[in-house]
Amino acid sequence: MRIGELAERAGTTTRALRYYEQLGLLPARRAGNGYRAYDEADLRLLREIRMLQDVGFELEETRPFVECLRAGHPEGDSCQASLEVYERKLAELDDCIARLREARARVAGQFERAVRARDGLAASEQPPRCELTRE
Amino acid sequence: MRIGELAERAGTTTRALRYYEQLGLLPARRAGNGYRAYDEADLRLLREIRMLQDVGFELEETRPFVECLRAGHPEGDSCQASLEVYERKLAELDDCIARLREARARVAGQFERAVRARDGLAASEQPPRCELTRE
DNA sequence: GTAAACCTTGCCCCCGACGTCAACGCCAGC
DNA sequence: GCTGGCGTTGACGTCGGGGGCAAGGTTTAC
Repeated sequence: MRIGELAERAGTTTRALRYYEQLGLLPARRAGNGYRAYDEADLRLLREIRMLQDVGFELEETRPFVECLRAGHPEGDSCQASLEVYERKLAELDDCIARLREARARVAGQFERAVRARDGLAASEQPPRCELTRE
Repeated sequence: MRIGELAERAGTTTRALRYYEQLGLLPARRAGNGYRAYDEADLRLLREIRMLQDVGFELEETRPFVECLRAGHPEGDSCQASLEVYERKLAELDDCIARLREARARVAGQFERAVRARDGLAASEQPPRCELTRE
């Protein structure tokens, strides 16, 4: 299988595959004419990469999964290193979500305060944000 | 006030201030020697920028707020354009949070499945210790 | 036989918000 | 007058994940 077919079957581009090879993430054998040659195992590796990327993994974070598969394990996450990446990712996601929710609360508070200031100019000037910051 | 003092008082860097000026976001008057000259009003504008950035606004999104203040309004969000940015940002944050939560759920699912597979595999390789009552 | 479709390497480009020099000007203190 | 610490502009680097193009070689289809 050549690069174009692999790219199409995995739903990505040839440019991406060359990039992965450049990172050493998905090296390719070469045919006599210099063309990259892939097999079904490579397709499996590539699908693992794409699946993880879809969930928000960086390419480097997919490396343990790919190496785990390449080592002959049935799943990319059959190895301890992969599980550790899962754990780190979960913590990272939790942290990110928490920060976004806090930002959301702050923006919502500012927004409502601003709307109130616009609507009731003559009313009070103190910002009553006691209940606004709560969900 | 010169650039170093302003940067320090706003908790940012001179490089950032030159960048903001380059964007036309925070233009500076010039002293006779070519040095940038700022006043307290600029500090106010800069603080608005920094505050919004802290909540996740891009620099371009802070522009309506800065212009609102520069137009003489008491707050950066006293103008309709700023309120619209608030609304867009809230929607954007909600969307982002939702996507992250879904990603989190997917990763958690994969993780737990992988852990179960690992434990199950270990159990199948060795006689299962189902008799928890004995130890 | 030749055109289309594929492949190769190599290079620059993008985004955002600056960081990091380099090479120079200006000014205060001693 | 000299040192150190400010300031100036300009240019290039960073990070991730590739996109896009050029100039060539290869294969495939008609």
